[in-house]
Amino acid sequence: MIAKKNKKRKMDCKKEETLRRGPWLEEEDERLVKFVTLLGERRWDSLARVSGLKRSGKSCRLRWMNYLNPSLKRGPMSQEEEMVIFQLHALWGNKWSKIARRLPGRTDNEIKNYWRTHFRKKVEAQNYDKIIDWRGNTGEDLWRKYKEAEITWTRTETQEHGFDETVKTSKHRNMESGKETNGGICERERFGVMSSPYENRISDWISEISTDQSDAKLLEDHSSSSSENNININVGSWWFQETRDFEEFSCSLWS
DNA sequence: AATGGCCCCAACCGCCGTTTC
DNA sequence: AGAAACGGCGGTTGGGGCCAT
Repeated sequence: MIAKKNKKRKMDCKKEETLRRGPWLEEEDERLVKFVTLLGERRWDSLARVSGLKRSGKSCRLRWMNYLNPSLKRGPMSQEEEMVIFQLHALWGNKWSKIARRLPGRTDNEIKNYWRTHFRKKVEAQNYDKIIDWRGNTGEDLWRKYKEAEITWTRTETQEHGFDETVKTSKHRNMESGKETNGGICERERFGVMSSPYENRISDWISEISTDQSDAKLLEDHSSSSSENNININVGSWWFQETRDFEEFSCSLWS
């Protein structure tokens, strides 16, 4: 068993020798966007191979999920978002991906970094009075509200969905991640965030691909296979269900 | 102008659960 | 059924930028 593991590790090392690491170049980004648009957000290892990028599938996935995905919201956190992070962290701890699901357009990595740089020290120092929300509540006020929120939130989770977050299957999780992508657009409008130059560039790349005759066939093949499972309908209903819950939750905290 | 310290964040790592073959 | 591949997660690292001295 151990020998097998070592063998695998050796093979991985050999593979990694030829792989690029470190910051991504613009050409790599462009290529990755092109291939994700063509092949979809899945099978990252084969996507990495087919694209000719000298990157691991994992690295490609990370770059897309955390940086290139056009549904990501750029720019500083709004005060509302900041408070949601603070509140949900109080509720759930370091469950970054879980928290990210409540903040469309934000990634777990972003939230994790944000927490570490903005909140951790203050919280560790019990310096709650330095945290003031958009209504002028101090940390003390918020701390009391978290406790109330904990009750509201867990009740909403179990009553509305009828299952515990911790026992969700991966199918549920996948549906949720699809929903995030869809929801990002709605939320972006809600928060009044405009497209950044970087987003514009990505849309340019995508539109270049869509108009390319040689790629049209590939897109056609892909869309016919993905339409089989009607994912858009499912994703939509899940998202709106979650939005209602989210707004109820926010109201209960900030009113 | 040089330098040291700190902050921020993109990227990586290791592990583990899930899916595919 | 079991092994391999894949994908997701939380923790960590390293480099670039900023600022004070």
